[in-house]
Amino acid sequence: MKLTYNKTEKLKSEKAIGKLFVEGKSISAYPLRLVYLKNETIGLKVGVSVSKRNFKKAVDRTYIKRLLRENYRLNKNMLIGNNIDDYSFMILYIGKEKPDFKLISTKMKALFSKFNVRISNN
RNA sequence: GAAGCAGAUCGCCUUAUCGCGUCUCGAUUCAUCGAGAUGAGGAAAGUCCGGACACCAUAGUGCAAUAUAGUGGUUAAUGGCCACCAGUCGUGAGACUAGGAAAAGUGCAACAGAAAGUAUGUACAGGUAAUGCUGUAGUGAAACCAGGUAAACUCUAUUAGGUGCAAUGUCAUGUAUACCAGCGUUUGAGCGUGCACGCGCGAUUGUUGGAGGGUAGGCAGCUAAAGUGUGCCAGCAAUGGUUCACGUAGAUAAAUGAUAAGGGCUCGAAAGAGUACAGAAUCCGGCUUAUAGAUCUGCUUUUUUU
RNA sequence: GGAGGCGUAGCUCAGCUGGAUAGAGCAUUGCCCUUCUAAGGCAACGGUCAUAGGUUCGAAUCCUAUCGCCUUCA
Repeated sequence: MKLTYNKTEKLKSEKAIGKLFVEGKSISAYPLRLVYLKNETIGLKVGVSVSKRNFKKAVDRTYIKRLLRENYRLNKNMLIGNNIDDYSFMILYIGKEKPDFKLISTKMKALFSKFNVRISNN
């Protein structure tokens, strides 16, 4: 499978996002937090977010969001096989320090393995 | 050589791998694939000014409110920019200045001081028929018949209808001016985006209360423009005219990236460290603020040498 | 993206319009009162008036710029 993350895979609908935060469950691997919800109607949708409260400059926020998107793209094959087409995801960066690529990479892998354990136990 | 003043320009590069947005072409299983092109700034920032553009209003008039303030020029326009005059600062190159009016009127001036304006009177000296009549001292930012303060009210001149792309149009969804009750009824309710007069519309309405449904999606607006660069001409200059060349992001939970290797540049003996400020959101012209470092041009002061 | 508002003591605010002593309540510290504590009384401590310029004899107050925080829009 190709490691892609294009426009159709982005979580955009305001309704779906609201539903995700109200009904969804979350797991975290500091400084990352994953909010997920089974939502079969819209298919696999993924969004990323960085708080404006922690990062005031637009440059820093876009930089972190790019890192999050890139690492989701590179590591998404870890999630294959768990029917991820049925889920909506939102990946949040909740730290307050500006991260580098390696930190996000290791934490993203930890986060996804946690998620796999959680799903297979249910 | 050192210190400094003014103006202008640049502000990391190359290769490989994996990706993202837009456009074009091709293929088709009709939402995917393939190929190609293209994709952040000098401030994109602050939102402090000015416009374009859009909608609302538009028979007018008056009042209020806003902003600017030497003179002339420039521009689509400005509170910007340019030139000149005046003042202040600097040895100088230069920098800064809300720089109209106090003989239109009103107000304000703590403490000190006799007295801070319907003026008054201390000490010394001079002078007189006599007297604050004259000078000096003392207080204070300002005091002998005048001033100061308009970034106090005000006056003068100029300026100005309001709201802003979350404008606005359109498609889809929606019973939506849903509906019910009361009140007002040409003797004028209410609305017309600061107020008043006036004028127009005017029950398919206005207002008060009750009851109650839905959206927060797509498309257009959306990027060729008061456009950028260069040479020549006019002008002290801002700027204008003209020739040639270029054809320059268009996203929307928001693309323009990540990793690896190598090379520049700066600091350092080396190891090594650093490589700024910062990310388009309708579009332009300015201003202001942030900014590691590098380059160029003109000029000033000083020192040395010739 | 647009529009609007607020920064004064550790906290909540007044003073700003209209310029001349920076104040109040709570909190903190000390003393009094009480057998002790609370309440009460007296006193003290605590401020670059968000930052930087300008106007003025004089600025928390007027003007300009900057920084931070908050509200709002179909």
